[in-house]
Amino acid sequence: MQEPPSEPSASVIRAWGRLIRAERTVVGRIEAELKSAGFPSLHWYDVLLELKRGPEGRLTPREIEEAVLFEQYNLSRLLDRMEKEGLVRRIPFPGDKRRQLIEITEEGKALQWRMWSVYAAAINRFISAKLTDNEAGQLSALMLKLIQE
Amino acid sequence: MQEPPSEPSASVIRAWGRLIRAERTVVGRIEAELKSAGFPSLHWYDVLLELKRGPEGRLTPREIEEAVLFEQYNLSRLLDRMEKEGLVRRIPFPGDKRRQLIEITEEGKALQWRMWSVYAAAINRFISAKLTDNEAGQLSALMLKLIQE
DNA sequence: CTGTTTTTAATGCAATTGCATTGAGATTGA
DNA sequence: TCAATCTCAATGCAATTGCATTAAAAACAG
Repeated sequence: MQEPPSEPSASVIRAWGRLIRAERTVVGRIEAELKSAGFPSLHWYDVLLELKRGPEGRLTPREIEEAVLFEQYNLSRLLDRMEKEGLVRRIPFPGDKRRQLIEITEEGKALQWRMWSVYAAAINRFISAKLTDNEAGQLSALMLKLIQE
Repeated sequence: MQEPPSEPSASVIRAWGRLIRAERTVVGRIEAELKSAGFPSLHWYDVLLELKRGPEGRLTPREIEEAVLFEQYNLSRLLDRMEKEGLVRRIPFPGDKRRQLIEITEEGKALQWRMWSVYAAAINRFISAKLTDNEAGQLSALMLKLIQE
């Protein structure tokens, strides 16, 4: 038996539409800043940052995947490209030959750092300037609810 | 002269991170529902919906672009694919041979309708279930601020 | 143990997206 | 008027993403 799905409320539909639009808009603006400064995309940054935070600058691909929500095959190839640029290196995972550890290089750390100065300025311009700290807190709380489960 | 960019506040950084993550999560969940029901992606839906809302089911590519925030060249090719599937048709724009009108077909309207039943159920499940109507209102207001300018 | 299932990462190939440019047609301004 | 500029949409080609599968190794079950 299948209940007829009730329509989502107008306020939920409006909120969802704006969430999509706001995300696209802000990501677009930030990506444009990064690109015009000659940097790679946010995806690269995300991986670099996660690695830098990880113990000794190392994480397994699975852990990165989970942290940044990329598909396994996309991450695999992104790591290829990053490795080719000397930003990360693959090293064996002790005790499990299926796995591997991805380690950020000094060059990778340096890039993350340089990107952050541009990224931070963009966040200031496109987010901090638009929301009070209190509103940012509200937003965090709402997003957390959406992610739940 | 260049001011040293001050760090974004911790609450803003947290909010931004969660916004990205929430958007990816929810879009991912919704796309999975659509796909498993045999439907095309949200991008197709977005275009169909905009067209259906437009006067006589017609909009120029520019208008669609503006509404859904796609790149010009991506929309151009998406419309190729949709036209090939018989969901839209291109018709001349009266009085300006550069432009064109994209018109949704009956088949396009039917698809939008069928997709909506799945989409609506997904919104209920992944958004309405997580936010009260009041929270949805807050979210709308916050997103509006982000989009501004 | 040994065969089966699960986990992890890579890859061939198709589809989509990004970038740069083009071509056609309007619009502008001297 | 007409050359220069701008707007609109398409397209060749490169890069990225998605899908399905594979290979290798580990975990598991009898």
